[in-house]
Amino acid sequence: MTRTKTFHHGNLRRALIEAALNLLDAEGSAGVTIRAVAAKAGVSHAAPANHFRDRKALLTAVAKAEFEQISEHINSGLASRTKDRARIFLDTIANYAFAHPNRYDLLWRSDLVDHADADLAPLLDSLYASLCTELAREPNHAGRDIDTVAVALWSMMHGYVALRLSGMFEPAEDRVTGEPRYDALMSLLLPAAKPASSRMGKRSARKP
Amino acid sequence: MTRTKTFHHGNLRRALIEAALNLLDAEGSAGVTIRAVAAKAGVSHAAPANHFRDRKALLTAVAKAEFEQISEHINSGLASRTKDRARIFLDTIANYAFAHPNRYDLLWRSDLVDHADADLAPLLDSLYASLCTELAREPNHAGRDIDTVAVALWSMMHGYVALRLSGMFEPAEDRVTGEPRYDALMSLLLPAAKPASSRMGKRSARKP
DNA sequence: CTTGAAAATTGACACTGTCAATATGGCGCA
DNA sequence: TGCGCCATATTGACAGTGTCAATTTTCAAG
Repeated sequence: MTRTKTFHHGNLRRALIEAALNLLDAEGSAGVTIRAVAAKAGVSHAAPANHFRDRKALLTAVAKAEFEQISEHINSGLASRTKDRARIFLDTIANYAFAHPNRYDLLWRSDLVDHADADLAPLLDSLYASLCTELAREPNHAGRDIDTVAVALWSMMHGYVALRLSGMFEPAEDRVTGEPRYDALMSLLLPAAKPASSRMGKRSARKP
Repeated sequence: MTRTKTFHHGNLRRALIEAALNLLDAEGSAGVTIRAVAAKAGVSHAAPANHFRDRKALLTAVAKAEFEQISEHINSGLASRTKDRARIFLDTIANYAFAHPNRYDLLWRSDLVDHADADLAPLLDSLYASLCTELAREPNHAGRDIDTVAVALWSMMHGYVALRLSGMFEPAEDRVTGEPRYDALMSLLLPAAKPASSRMGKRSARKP
């Protein structure tokens, strides 16, 4: 507590992040103005400047908090499960995206979030490494680069979610299997990642 | 010409779209302000209001022009080719994205572009239908829904491009095959789309 | 207590999108 | 030819934005 807690407002930083998150859910990222956030936290319009260099820094902090939340969801979902762990990893993110579209949209808005931020970047690296770890544990990845499989899975999940949220692709299901489209996509790609026998690799696609 | 051409400026509408495109390339979508576009076109700050209801309408027109451009690139790339036509379709969009990142970013920014616009939506439908047509022409899609394959391919392409442009995933290549990551992703998914024998379907995933 | 620095406020600035009121120009019609 | 009309463009204004400088408030260490 040498730095946080106590003082005029009593940890305004966290209050600002929470206010920003509420505005984000209610009005989208465009509604998260510094002045609106400050008002919601009950301080003057210039108060946030003491805790965040500019609007991008504030939104980057929000994104960091959300990526941490996602990580926790993944870890708790993964606990005690031993099968299809990579699939659970991806499903957790996709479910989060459809449950909180405004938040997910912010996470990848590179004009609003600094993905190279010293606090945020390690979280992204860690998430990616986590997916690779799960993939490496699974059996048959015959002659497949783990990174390639990880990037393929994450790309397809993100692409489908992003295009859905943009209005492309209506919610639909596979006409032959009848399962939700998202599941059909995973059923299509996951078997391709492990064709026959076994042999594995390490990871290093992100920031190599 | 009953409406366009002639008058004070001589088709200001097109000039504004071109000015917006220049600003988009140079400064990103945030730099495309109505006032900057107007200045670049040599008119006053309120002149664009006669041609576009608001900023979103202007940017939607820019997006429409770009989707038309992409369509042309696809059609000219497809002309006279008979093999891997779906692959060419996807590659054309991916190449466009990496060549013009600011433009590609705009295309899917649903806060800046109205994807349900009466002029734009048919273009998106047409593009999607075009991919489905190419897939339907290809041989073995054993027991696979064409829509599911189309959505899978487009999702993976878009997801990879979007995440690359956001800073996730550095450019890299498959460690076992040595090919560029994008090609490795396609090599992974394309064979999965056509496992063994044949049988086909129709299309209807977008706006069903 | 005093004092000094962190935190918060106030006020200002340039910039944005958009609206209302006004001016301008070209075309149809007499 | 000249008149008038309406689409087009301009000017001016407004509220709202992020950010900066100057000032005041508050806490805690000395």
